[in-house]
Amino acid sequence: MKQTSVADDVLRAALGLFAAQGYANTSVQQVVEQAGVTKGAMYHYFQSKDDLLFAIYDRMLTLQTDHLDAIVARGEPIEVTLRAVCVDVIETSIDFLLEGTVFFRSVHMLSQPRQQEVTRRRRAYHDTFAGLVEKGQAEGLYRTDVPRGVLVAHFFADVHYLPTWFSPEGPETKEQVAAQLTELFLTGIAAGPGRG
Amino acid sequence: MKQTSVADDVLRAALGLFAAQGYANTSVQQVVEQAGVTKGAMYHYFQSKDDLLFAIYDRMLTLQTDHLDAIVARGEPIEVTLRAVCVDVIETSIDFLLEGTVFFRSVHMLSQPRQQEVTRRRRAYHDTFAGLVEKGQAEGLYRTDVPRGVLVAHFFADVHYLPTWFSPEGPETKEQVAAQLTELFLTGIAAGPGRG
Amino acid sequence: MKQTSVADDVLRAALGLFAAQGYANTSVQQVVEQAGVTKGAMYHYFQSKDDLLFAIYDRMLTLQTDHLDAIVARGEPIEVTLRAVCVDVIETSIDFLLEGTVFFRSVHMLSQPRQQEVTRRRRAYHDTFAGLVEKGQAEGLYRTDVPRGVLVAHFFADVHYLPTWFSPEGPETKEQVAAQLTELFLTGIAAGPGRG
Amino acid sequence: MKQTSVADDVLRAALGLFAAQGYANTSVQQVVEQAGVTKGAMYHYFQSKDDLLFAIYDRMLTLQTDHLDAIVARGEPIEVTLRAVCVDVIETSIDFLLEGTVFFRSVHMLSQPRQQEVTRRRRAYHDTFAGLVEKGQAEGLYRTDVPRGVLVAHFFADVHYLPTWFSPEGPETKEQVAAQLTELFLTGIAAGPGRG
DNA sequence: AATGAATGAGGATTCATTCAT
DNA sequence: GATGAATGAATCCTCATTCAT
Repeated sequence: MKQTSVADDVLRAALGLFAAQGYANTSVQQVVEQAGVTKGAMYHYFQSKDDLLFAIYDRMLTLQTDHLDAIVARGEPIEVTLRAVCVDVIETSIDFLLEGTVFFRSVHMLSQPRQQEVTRRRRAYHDTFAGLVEKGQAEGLYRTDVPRGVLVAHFFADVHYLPTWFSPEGPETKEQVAAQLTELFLTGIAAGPGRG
Repeated sequence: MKQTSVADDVLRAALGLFAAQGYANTSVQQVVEQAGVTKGAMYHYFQSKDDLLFAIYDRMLTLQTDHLDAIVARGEPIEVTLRAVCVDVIETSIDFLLEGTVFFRSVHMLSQPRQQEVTRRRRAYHDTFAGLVEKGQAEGLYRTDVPRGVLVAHFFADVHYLPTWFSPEGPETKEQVAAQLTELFLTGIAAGPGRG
Repeated sequence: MKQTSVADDVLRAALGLFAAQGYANTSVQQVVEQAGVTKGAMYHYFQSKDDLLFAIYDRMLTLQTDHLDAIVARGEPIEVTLRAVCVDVIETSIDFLLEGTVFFRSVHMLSQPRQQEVTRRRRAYHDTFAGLVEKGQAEGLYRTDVPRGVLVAHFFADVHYLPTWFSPEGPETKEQVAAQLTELFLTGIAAGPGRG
Repeated sequence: MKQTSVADDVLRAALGLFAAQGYANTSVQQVVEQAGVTKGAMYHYFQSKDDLLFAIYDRMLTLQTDHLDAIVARGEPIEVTLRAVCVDVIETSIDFLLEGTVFFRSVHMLSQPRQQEVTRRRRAYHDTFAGLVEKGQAEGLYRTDVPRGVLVAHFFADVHYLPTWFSPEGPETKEQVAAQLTELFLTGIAAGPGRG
């Protein structure tokens, strides 16, 4: 009943190996062995090792962008929207913990055009997020004594860092961590006396 | 007693190349060419390519640990100490921006023993930092409704993320960013009504 | 009874690609894509890539041999026959310029048996031509102070070289070049004082 | 006492194999085995398989161009010069029979830049040759009723064709063939009644 | 007749490291 | 201390061909 077993198997194997030993340290041979397919079959579905890396990113980026659009489309008040966005990125980043591990280590190994494509899509996400913060500042919700770029970086830092420390076997659940980090971030950026 | 030894030239070249194109994408040949030395000369000072990577980390880790010890040794009140520590790690991380770029991307490429050595030293830093937070919580300075591990991760996330976004050519200076991120972090973790 | 069969499309595509980039540099995949058919369809009509090459030669060799036989069969005087033969090979070689390009570069890529088959047929043509020269020499038309093999080679050299330099877009027409090269050749081999 | 045994051995092996089985049908593995060196050693002296091909051409083109310049520099009468040039190209082409075999079959396998370099140098030779013919025509030595391009092609055809038919074991010596082909060519292009 | 996924052997190239000089 | 030629294992990728459908 599987649609395309080969491509899926290869991608799953690649994800596991790239996360465990790094992209550069993983040979195509290892990937196909782990996936139980032949090299030829793999190259029937993917044009290069590079493609595997990109496909891994693609799934994650697409899903997160879709979520972001959906949340913004609900048209709720800024503070509700921003909180929902924060919680969602953190939760999906935990869902894609392996992808994240691979992502942040190995984007620079992508071919130049692909790297630009990835950067473009990440920037789009980033800009939408920054737009929400800007609107919130205009409404007096968030502080303006710190440059917006720093506020935004302060949030994505948490997302970026997740694969480094979070473990599903750890004491906190995905939902708890999402709520906690979001709380820390929003408290930090809240407007208040002497914060513009 | 030479100002510019072969080893220094090689390390500088390696740092630049590793940061620009990645450790795995940089050949020893490229490093020695950039450094203006021969392969034989390099292998006289370094046992392996691995050694170059480790040496890069080593300088940064040693310096940051020394700073941490010095600040703690001053024996100032917790809130003063923690703030100083935060500012210092951020500032030195900016001083070592290239090192950081290489570090976070390529630790996993080190040989197993070396990786453990690096992890051990980073954990030591991390534990000292967590100890400061714990003391502050005991004094009622920092919130306790969020697990300490999450508070600490929330800070190191900022440090970790710096090489990704900060640019010396950007609008903010190193000192400003250090102050701003520290402020966001400390505001986020501050104790308050309903925060334990 | 179809005008444009799969086989024809494939051969046309193969001819163009082989001429443009070489036989070895052209993949079967490229051929079928260019022809607008699938690999399976191609392998239904041709047993191997080798077959494509041979089919290209085959058309040209068959046609030239048929022409030769027809001209000889007319039973005209030697000098008329030889001139007609020369003009015809040159003209048909220009008609089959792409075939010639491929031919002279890639015969050695054919399977051994096929290579022999091609050689056999070329030699047959060559021998008939040499026979005409021999008869002409017996009649005192052509010089005998140069070995007959050299005289014959001197002619086929011109034919062989056509794909290298002749262009339909060039200043001379096919008919002109055929007449001119024939003239140069026949003048060169003509009997005369001190030429046996 | 050998200067660089490795490079020479490799080149010699490559020449033999390329001539016998074709460039595309010869693997780098075969070349190094035949040369008795390791693959790594070969790649220390040549950047690519392509390089081997180019080096083979290079030797031949350089030598022939040098000869041409030397002969022209003697400043003898046109008819003496042209005859000497013809004889020389034919003789050196026989000396480099294997190189020629490889050359004419495989130029199109070179990388684009290298192909242009080869073409440039061949054209230079060709142009000098055409210049000699032009001068001879001006002096009334050579016919003008046939376009100069065709006259020149008629000569290079012979050179081009040599590797296809000439054999050192054949009945004629290099010197004989050179004299005979030159004679056929010069007779063919000589001025005369009704030839402009 | 036709499809196109899958095979599997082979190919060119890279590169960290060694070692005789 | 320093050289750079040589090693040899590993890597990514290509491709003609087959075969179940």
